[in-house]
Amino acid sequence: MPWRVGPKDRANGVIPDPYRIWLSEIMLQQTTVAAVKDYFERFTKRWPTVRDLADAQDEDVMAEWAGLGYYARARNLLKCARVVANEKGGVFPDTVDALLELPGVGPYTAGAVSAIAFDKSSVVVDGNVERVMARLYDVHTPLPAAKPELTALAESLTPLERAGDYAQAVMDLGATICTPRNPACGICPWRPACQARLAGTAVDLPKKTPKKPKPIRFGVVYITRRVDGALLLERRPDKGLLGGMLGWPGSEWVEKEAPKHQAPIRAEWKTLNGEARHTFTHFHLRLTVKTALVPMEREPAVGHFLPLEDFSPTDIPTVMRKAFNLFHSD
DNA sequence: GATACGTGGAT
DNA sequence: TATCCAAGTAT
Repeated sequence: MPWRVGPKDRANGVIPDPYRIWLSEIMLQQTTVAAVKDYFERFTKRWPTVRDLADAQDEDVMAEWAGLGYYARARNLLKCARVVANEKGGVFPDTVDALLELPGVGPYTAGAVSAIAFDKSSVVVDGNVERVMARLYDVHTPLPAAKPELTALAESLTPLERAGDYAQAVMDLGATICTPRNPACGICPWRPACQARLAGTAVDLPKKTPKKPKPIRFGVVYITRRVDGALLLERRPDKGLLGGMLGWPGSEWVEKEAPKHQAPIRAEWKTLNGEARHTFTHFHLRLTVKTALVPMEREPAVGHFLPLEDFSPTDIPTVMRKAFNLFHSD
């Protein structure tokens, strides 16, 4: 992992950069290492320091984050970078309490940054740690109710020295050996101490409260091509789904057929065959895509035309990219 | 405590 | 195809 400073690096005098640790931890929230890698490389190459990031344009950061999901993270990332740059002299705080004050930094990230970047003896509890603790101590309380109990257990094991290395080791254990399904108990270094292994309950832990089924929502988006190639895009409001991101104007997304709405611009609309399907955290979406070609002088009611050379499908959320693909392959 | 909030890969 | 799941946070 490009952000990791291992024991060997540390022995060679490498000191972790809190900016890089913080950035990686924000990206890793509910997101796999594989998905984060390229984004981390692009962000650190384009904005090498927290001051560089603080000086960035909002739309550039949102475009760079596009595709990674949970876009509130990107908005809070910028807020946080600006607080650190403008109010903290460009220096990240090193205590959990101070880190918790920063936008987008919760209990996990605060613990991770203080332990990994500053070698503080902080508790670090992510999904991996919860699973490892639940098994190690055979905790049957379902999540998320079990969180305080599991945090207390994690705290009891957190060492005074090298807590960052320890935290990463436990997370690595959870990611590679003590996995949700088919845990590799046979090669687990903690097998001798594992109470769930003893009880034969490891694979069933941690217990989780059942989740609700996802409803299906429907909507319409409009992809408008101007004769010079420009595309009609709209910046979504900061609050809510895909907040702050560019997208195609369209209807609201609701259960049962798309609601009444107005097209973003007067045109002869053609409905594309098929639909763009996408699943969000709490609902499935089926998007109908309508397209039209409009003359230069036609003014949109919503959104603005983006010149062809300024548009990249990688700058918009995946669901919008799916709609664009339907349009582009038409 | 419950809900909103993305995405892609694994099974 | 459908569900589960990943280094969570904000409200």
